[in-house]
Formats: sequence, C-alpha cells, structure tokens
Amino acid sequence: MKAGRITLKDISLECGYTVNTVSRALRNDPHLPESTRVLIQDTAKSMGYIRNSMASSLRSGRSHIVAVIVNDLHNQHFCDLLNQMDRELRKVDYNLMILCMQLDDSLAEELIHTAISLGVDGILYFPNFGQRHYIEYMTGNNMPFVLLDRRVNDVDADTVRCDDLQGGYLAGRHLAELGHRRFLFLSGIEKSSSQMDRFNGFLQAIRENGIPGENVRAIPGEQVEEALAQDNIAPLLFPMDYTAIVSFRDEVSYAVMTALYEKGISIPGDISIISFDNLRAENPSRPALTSIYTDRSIAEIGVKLLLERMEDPSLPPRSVVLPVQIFDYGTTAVPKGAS
Amino acid sequence: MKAGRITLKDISLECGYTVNTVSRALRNDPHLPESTRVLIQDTAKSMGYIRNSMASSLRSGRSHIVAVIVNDLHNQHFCDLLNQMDRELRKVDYNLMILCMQLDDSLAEELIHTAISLGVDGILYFPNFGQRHYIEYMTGNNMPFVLLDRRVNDVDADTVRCDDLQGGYLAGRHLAELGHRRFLFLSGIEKSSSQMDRFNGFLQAIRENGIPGENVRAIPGEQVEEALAQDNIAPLLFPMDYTAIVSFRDEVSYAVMTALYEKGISIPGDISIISFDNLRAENPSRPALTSIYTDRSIAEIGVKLLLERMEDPSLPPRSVVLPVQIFDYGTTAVPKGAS
DNA sequence: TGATTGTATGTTATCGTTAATCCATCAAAA
DNA sequence: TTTTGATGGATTAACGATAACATACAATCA
Repeated sequence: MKAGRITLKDISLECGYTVNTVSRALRNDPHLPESTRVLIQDTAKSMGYIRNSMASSLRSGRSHIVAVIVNDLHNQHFCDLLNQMDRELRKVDYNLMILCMQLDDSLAEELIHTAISLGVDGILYFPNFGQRHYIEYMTGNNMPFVLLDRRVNDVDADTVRCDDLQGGYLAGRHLAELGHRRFLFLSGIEKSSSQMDRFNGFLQAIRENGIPGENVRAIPGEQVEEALAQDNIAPLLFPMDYTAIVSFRDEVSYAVMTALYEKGISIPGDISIISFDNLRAENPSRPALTSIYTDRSIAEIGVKLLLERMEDPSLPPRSVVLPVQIFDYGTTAVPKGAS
Repeated sequence: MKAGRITLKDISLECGYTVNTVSRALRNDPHLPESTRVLIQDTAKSMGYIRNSMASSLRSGRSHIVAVIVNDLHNQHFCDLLNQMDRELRKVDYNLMILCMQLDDSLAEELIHTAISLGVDGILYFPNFGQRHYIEYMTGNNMPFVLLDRRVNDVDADTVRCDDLQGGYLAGRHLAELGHRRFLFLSGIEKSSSQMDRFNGFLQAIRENGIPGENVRAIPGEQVEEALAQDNIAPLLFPMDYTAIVSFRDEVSYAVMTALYEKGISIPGDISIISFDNLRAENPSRPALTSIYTDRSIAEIGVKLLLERMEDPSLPPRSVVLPVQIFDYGTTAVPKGAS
C-alpha cells in the first residue's frame, strides 16, 4: 500500500504504461485504443486515483473553476441565482466557487485577486456602483468575466441584467391604473443603476397617467437598509400619506408587511405593495407578493455568456437585457374607498 | 511589456535577485533583510504580480482553501452559517469554497472527490443521514474534516452540533407549561439525527407534564418538504385537532403562518407555533418567531476545530454540543379559552 | 590567526500533470 | 520494393512555485 495520494506514476507502474499514456487514457484521448483506455481507467478506479487538479491546472492552464463574486448570502435573491449557476456549470463540468464580499465593497478587489490567483477560468460578477476600477483589473489580467444584474456605466463588457426601466414602468402603470395617486417608494442603494432605472421608469409611468412626481415620497436606500438591519422599518412608513408602496427588493417588502400587520393595517385592503426581485420564483416558503421580476434565466444566460467568452476572448462584448413581468400575487388592489 | 501573467521569474529578472529569493521575500521569510524584502515586494506590486496558487499549492502541499459541502442554498439557516464561516476563515487567510449538492444526496461523494482533487486543506461537512460511506472516503484520503449540525452514528470524528434533544425538550416544556395538550409536529427529513433528537426531547418533555404521546400528531418530514415545495402546506394543518404547532425549521414555520393567516386563524391567539433553527438571529427582515436555536458559534467552532485538525491530524476526535435557548418572540401563548 | 558562526543569497531538485515530439511497427498503396 | 500513413506508444520538456541544500563573505571568538 502507498502512503500519500495515488499519482499517475503509481498507475503507470501498476499497469505497465507510461505516465503519459495513463494521463491520456484518463482524459479519454481518442487516439488510444479502447482496450488500453479501459484497462487504465479500471486500474485507476480500483486504486482510488483522484486527479491532482492543481498539477493539472498548472500545466494545462485551465482549472475548470468559475468564480462568482457576490455581496453577501443573506439575500435570498442571490442565493437562488447561485444555485442555478451551480447547476448550469455542473452540466458542463465546471465547479462554481462562491466568493463573498461580506457587504464590504472594498473586498471586491481582493476577491478578484484571489480568483485570479486561484486560476479560475472565468468570473461572474455582481458589480456594485462605482466599480470600474475592479473591472479594469479583470480586463488587465485577461480574465474572462460577465457582469450580472447591473450595468456599469461606460464599461464595455458582457452584461446580463433585467430591464429595470421597464420594471419600474410596469410597477408604476399597474398602480396608476388601479387608481393609486400617492406613493411611498423605498429605494435600494443609491447610485446603483438598477435603482435609478426602476425609479425613473416608475416616474415615467405615473406621469403618463397624469400624476405629478411630487406625489411620490422616496426614501433613500441607505435609510431603508439601515432600518431593515435594525428591524425597525415602521418609522419610515409614517405619515401614511400614500396608498401604495413600491419597494426595491422583496426582503424590504416582507419587513414592511410585517410592520403593517402589527399596526393592524391590511394588505391590500388599506395599502397596496409591490416590489422587485424574484424571490418567489424559487422559494415557495414565502408569502405571495405582487412583484416584478424575470425568471432564473439571468443565471443561465450569464453562465452561457461566460462560457462563450472563455472559449473566444475576441468576441465583441454583448449585453443581454432580460424582459420583466409583473406577477400579481394579490398584494395590490384598488385604493381604499376608490372602488 | 509582458504577455501572460507576471511570474516570479519576471520579478527576478527585474530586480536582480534569484527566483528563490523573490519567492521568499513575497512570503515574508524573516531570514531576508528588511531592505531586500521591501525592494522585492515593491517591485512585485508595481509589476502587478499575482501569485499562481496552483503552482504554489502543488509544491507546498497547502492550498489555503477550505471546502464546505452543503445541501442547498435555499435554506437561510445554512446561508447564515456559510457567511460566518467565510468570515472566520478569512481572518486566518483561508478561502471558503462552497460546494452545493443541490438536494441530490448522491452528489456528496462527487463533491468530496472534487474537493480532494482541488487540493483543499480541509472540509466542513453537513452530513445527511446514512453517509458513513462518504465520511470514510474523506478519512481514507487523509482529508481533515469536521461534521456540522448533525452527528453520524458510529462515526468517531470531529463534530459540532446543537443539542437537539435539549432543543426538543425546551419546546415541549414551554408549550406544556403554557397549558397546551395537543400538538402538531411537523418533522424534518426522517432519520436525520437532529430530527430524532428533537422529537424525542419533545416527547419526553410533554410526558413529564403528564401528556400522552398520542396527543402529538407527527407529519413525516418527506410530506412536509413536499408540501413546502408545492407551496401547499395548508392541507397538513387540518383537522385542527391541536392548539400548538412545532415545526422542524423556520422556513416551514413561515409557510404555516402564511397559510394560517389566509384562513383567518391568528397566531398566537388561536394557535401557538414554535420552531427550530436560527434564522432570526442573522436575518432581521423576517417576522419574529418563537424559536429554539444556538448562536452562530456553530460556524465559528466548526472552523476552529477544522483548523486544529489540519494542524495536527493525530488529535483525538472531539465532539462539541452547543447548548440551545428558547427565544420567545411572541408566537406562543396560552391555548385559546384556557386563560 | 584560524576556526566558527551567522547572514544573505544562489543552486538544484522536485510537486503531478500535460503538451510537444519523436519512434517504432505494421499494413496498404505506389 | 519502396513509400506512405496510420497505429500505439515512449521521451522529454515544461507549468510556476517552494524546499533543501550549498556557498560566499563578514563578523566573532578562542
């Protein structure tokens, strides 16, 4: 019996072929005759051989690992996407490595650094705002990558994201058509392009319905996030000078719903609520919520673009904008007393 | 300018030291004089050097990666723990690689295989039931590992888990003392040791309070999970021959609460509900829920045990059982009409 | 003064795998 | 017969970093 890990050399000794031939057999090199290949593969299996990926990657230059860099794992929206990516990548024999920046934006560069150091073949990146610098870091190191969920201004790179402008528009039109005239808009983090687009789309829709922009009370994203973190979102909801709430992501909506329940305010009887993201599509354990989102294809398409980019770095940059839909799960209705 | 990645050799050429000296400088070898080290490090930095971890790991035998193998990422409980692990590991300059088995139990072996192949330094493993085989696979390959959240019968390995027996007991005692006599117990996946322990602890507590075991209607875990997946948990709740619900994990509890709300049944007015896991500890965006859990230390301690094991494989196996507490967030009360 | 120690480096040999070449052998084609 | 071309494989040289050992030179000590 051998001490450490079994290597190609051990197999080579065992079955009489050279290391090279063993290597090729285990990689299913078609130039080897069936019989040799089977013999070697069987021997390897019976000896409990496990390929040393580090050596393999070092030599071949490919690691078969894709890294995804995310903000954190507390957002179910992200987790769903990660799951889907993992599935997509596994299909084509890649591993997904999740690198999490723990809400600390400055970790992004370090994580990209780590990914490059580890020799991943590509990076899926959920950029926050103002991260051109990091993106140039990937470009400078010839690292294939795809931007997800958000576009980054003035950066010409592969991107997949939802049509946030349309999303905001749909939300606004839906509520306006129901008869709502005054709104509370709970923003996401300021300056993210998703945020801006959704807000602008929303404004456009209500204006088209003859509602002035002043009828929207918008709470800055920082305030919302802070309130959420402190489990104290109720103060943001008063005075109740509106009949409908639009919130930037489902997590916030759930917190709001809970706060309203506690005050005895009914949804959608007293207040309508609509939000973004696609929690519900993947996670049936949450209460239904009227929401605007696209399906999981953002993960699927992101992976697809990345694989293509890895294959051919000279491809022109592509940008995929996924259409969104409104899914009415019953948290919106005509405003009170207006039926 | 150089084409591919910068290597030690490039730095060596640039600053006149040998590759070896450069390598040592970048690893902060104390035998090098300050001046040389600083010079080399500065040169490396200005050239944009990024260490090739594959080559480094291959030679040194250490990858500075720890893998964690999880069921899936839909359970917020897991995601919280992962976040915490990541943080702990980053402190000591390790990377966490999350390998997800997509609810497909048979993937476990493949993922362990992958982890070994990638040369991770250790594995954090959330075992499901009946997985001695996989554990032996790690042992057989001299891979340091720690079992989390669940014990595996007859396996003598480092383990960290919550005291599920006590958890079940606390739940039972709490409800019995409030005056509840008939219960609905929504189980987790059958045969998991957590499940068994919680149920047994629960039974023990109510028996001590003079309540017969028949007063507990237990729904098998498979049925619960299936209902959850189909977003149709309501049928399990009828007939309503009980006044309190105990559910195996918070996700289920939320689904149940939603279902009850929809039927106009109030919590805790009509029905009390109590559950396990520690969602709330990390995620304030969920409604409060009377729940039994320990803190995030399961991640912290798991990482600690693993690091120790990696350092000294000859250590005797250790088993840490974390105490649990009941956190009463107001979803339990005296049964209706009993006050 | 010669021996010894220590400091600051250079040399050389791997780690395990894969890529690039090269070399037999044998059969079919010219 | 010689040429050509598959077969089936062996040889050799990397990939980039690190470990073990060696060396040169100065400082220290008996």
